[in-house]
Amino acid sequence: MFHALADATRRDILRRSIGGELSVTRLAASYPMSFAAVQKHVTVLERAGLVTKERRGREQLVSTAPDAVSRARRALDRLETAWRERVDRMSRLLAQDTDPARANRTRGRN
Amino acid sequence: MFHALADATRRDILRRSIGGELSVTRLAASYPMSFAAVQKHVTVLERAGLVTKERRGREQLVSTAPDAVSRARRALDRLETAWRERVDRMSRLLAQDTDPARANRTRGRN
DNA sequence: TAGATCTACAACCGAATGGTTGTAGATGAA
DNA sequence: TTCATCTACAACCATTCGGTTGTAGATCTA
Repeated sequence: MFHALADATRRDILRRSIGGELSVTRLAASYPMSFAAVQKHVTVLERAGLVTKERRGREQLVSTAPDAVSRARRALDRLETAWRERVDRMSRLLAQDTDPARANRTRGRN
Repeated sequence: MFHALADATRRDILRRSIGGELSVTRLAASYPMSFAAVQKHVTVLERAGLVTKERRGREQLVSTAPDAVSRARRALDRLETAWRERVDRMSRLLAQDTDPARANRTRGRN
């Protein structure tokens, strides 16, 4: 899923498919590559759950799935929160530690 | 940068390097792969700005850079927000528009 | 100094990626 | 029906990825 987000073209497809009004062909027209290439990108996004396709006649409309996007965002959220907590805990430890020798040994980075 | 996040081992390295206390060798001991492989992962994370290395004697301590993580999170944030705004705008349009034929004609946007 | 440890990096390999072209099936329109 | 359009997918190619082993430089320790 992060892999699906790792390509600039795919991220752009995600942005442009927010409304869910564009067919694969119409999307493909926006990029300097073949229809088949864009089709592959859409498939990758679809398998990552970032996008859904809906048939309308002979065309297939692409729309981004917000749930998956927010799931990825929350994953990074957790990572950031964990980091913040860890730093807070270390700062607290350093604050209540007044021995310079030990403080020096533990100083590491901030 | 999303590419750096796209590998499970690298995401785990990010988590375990939050404290900035682990050397590359110590990190490598946690994974079922060679030291060189882990070293490569750390390099990828470093070039993506997700991690920094700091020499201490002969070892190199790895610590995650929170700024980059939060930047990635905010990127997804923007995507999600854009989606929500788009949906809101569409709902409002549909709500104030009661003529089904016109609604159909206006849907296409382009 | 000698030896152990930590790191850096090159060379290689198989598999996956991102792109291409070509072919074929559905669907809509004349 | 016939033709154009949209989609799906296979086959292929060059490059990148994730892993390996091997070699060599730095730094600590006995």
